Amino acid sequence: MGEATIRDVARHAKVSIASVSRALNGLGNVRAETRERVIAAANELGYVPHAGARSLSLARAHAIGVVLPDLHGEFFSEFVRGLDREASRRGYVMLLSVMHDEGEQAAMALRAMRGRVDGLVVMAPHLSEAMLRRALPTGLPALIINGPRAITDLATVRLDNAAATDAMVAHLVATGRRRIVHIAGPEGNIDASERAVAFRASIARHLPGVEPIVLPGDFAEEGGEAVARAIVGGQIDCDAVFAANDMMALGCLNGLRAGGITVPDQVAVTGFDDIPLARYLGVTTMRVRIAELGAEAIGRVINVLEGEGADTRAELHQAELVVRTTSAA
Amino acid sequence: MGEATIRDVARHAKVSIASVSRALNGLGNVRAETRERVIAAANELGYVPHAGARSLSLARAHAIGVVLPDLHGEFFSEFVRGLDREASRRGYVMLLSVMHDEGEQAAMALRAMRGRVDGLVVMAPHLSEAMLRRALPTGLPALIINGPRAITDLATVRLDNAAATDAMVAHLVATGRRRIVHIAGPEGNIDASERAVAFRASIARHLPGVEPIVLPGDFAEEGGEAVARAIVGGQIDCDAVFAANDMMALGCLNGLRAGGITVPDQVAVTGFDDIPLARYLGVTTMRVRIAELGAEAIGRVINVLEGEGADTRAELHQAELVVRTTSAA
DNA sequence: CGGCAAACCGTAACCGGTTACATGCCGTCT
DNA sequence: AGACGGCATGTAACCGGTTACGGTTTGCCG
Repeated sequence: MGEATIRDVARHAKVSIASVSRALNGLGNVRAETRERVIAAANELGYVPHAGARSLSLARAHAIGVVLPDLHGEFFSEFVRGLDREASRRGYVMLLSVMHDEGEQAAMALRAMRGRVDGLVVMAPHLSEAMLRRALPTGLPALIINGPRAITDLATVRLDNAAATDAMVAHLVATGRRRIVHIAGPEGNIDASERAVAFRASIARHLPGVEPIVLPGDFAEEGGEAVARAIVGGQIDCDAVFAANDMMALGCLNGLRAGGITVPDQVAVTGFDDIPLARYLGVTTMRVRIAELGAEAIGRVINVLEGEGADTRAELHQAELVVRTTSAA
Repeated sequence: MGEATIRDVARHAKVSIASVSRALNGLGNVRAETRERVIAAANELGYVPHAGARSLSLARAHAIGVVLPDLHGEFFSEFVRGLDREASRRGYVMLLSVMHDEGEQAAMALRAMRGRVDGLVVMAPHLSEAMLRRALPTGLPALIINGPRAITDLATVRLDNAAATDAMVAHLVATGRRRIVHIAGPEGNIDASERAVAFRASIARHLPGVEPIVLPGDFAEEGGEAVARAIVGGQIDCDAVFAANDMMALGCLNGLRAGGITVPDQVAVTGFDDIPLARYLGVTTMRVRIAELGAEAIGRVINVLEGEGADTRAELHQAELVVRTTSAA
């Protein structure tokens, strides 16, 4: 039952294992007739080379490890789709691991990949730099997505949160909004904090003299609802809410409408990410081309493996403003 | 740079590689002092065993291969989450591959896994039995999700489409609907065809004498919209639409409302899957506990690996009716 | 103190491939 | 005819672990 090995094929074709290897890998120095005998034998036995053994002797696994945080929904699936597409296009296989919680488990996940993969793509919006460094196996090319800013010696892709945030604020200001509230994401999340910082800067730029208002949030519906309640209750006076992600924007939108506030007439509501729900409910948001981001990330790691030399580029991925009904002029 | 090996640790601790292996793997016969020296050396060198080499000598990779069709959205991400959760809980790692198109590429994907994984989970709602058999490596335990019915010699999990469809039809009939239209999924998709067949049977059972109406669809929004146009245009007369998945139900819902038809008063709309959008928009649907399904699938494969003996059980996964506003009485 | 068993540890074979090097065979040139 | 070059092929070392087996040490007993 235990799958044919190269020795079985060699015996079957009456040649040495070296010739089998040469014949099947297309090395030149094999007589045509021998090659055919080998291939025939391999087919007959249904021989498939043992990838593990192969990677051991070649020191190449042709696999990329991918470590992701506990993402949800379309965001996750689009990203994985992009990764897989590029990986399989280039003949690699993908080892996927989700960090369910933080810290030690992330290190475990990365350690489990040593000797299985040739490179890593790590998305770690909530890991500190020290943690990341400790967990990353040395010697494997790695690319960090949305990781700590301080990393400049590794390949990185980061969302251009500053530009995206600025585009959104500019849009809101251009459509006449003046009292804009930002709902931030959870503490410790890099995207969330970058967006909050950028928000303050954008307000200062576009509405000089206006004091920016940033409220705490959690990236979940409930965070948006809480803000909506405060607006409905009159504790907050504003004409636009810019949530740090779409889920909070949706929660807020629901809460406002339930409280009798018209959107976008009285208050505009915008989000970030462009999840399908946002499109569905007409929420203005920043679109992140997530599949592309994944494909490119894994592509860069493979480039390094295939001899392009080290990659320490820090790329900024641009998001795109998508104006919908929740912010019509 | 090339990562410390067991020989480096041995040299460092001044013992043989055998002792290193024994010490690190917790085999009994190692003096406490030796063990400590080894562990200290390993820590100092940052030694992590090479999983590839390990799997070669143990004939165990501690990895499970997962091959999925081109799923989208929450369905995909929930499923993968379930798989990953169970895999990592039991100390396995997950090799993920998406079959972008059909046929030969599926075989490739599966072949690429030989020698890397100990077992397989394959979801193949559109592969024929012959194709599947040809592609599956012999000798690896495999579990098929929503595969061809004819397979009885392998472990399988299948959605109980018949029961689910019947539950939905029963619900619609119980709430007074009599002229129910079914929008089917793409041809060749097993779930789609099972649902269509079950729909006819359920209509025959619950509304004897009524001719069931089944329209072609594509599992995408557009398919639902097309049906909505036909209803708005008067070509189809019905008081309920039961789409074979949620995306089509949503498309239909939008189309109907845009066309001035009230839901659920004039026409009820229901779907299948319970994607988050469905919850959001209040669409009645059949909930599939997809993460659980994934976790269980991979769990069963691991059970076989850990010595439970062959598994040829055919399990039927039950879906659950979730009544929301698009089918209120 | 001698003898013996048990505990500990090292040597080497093995997992399934790749590949450097050695070997053997052929034809060609002088 | 003999030397030599080139090509096809086989032998064996190696990748980095695990583990059977045998040798050495240790401890305990009489």
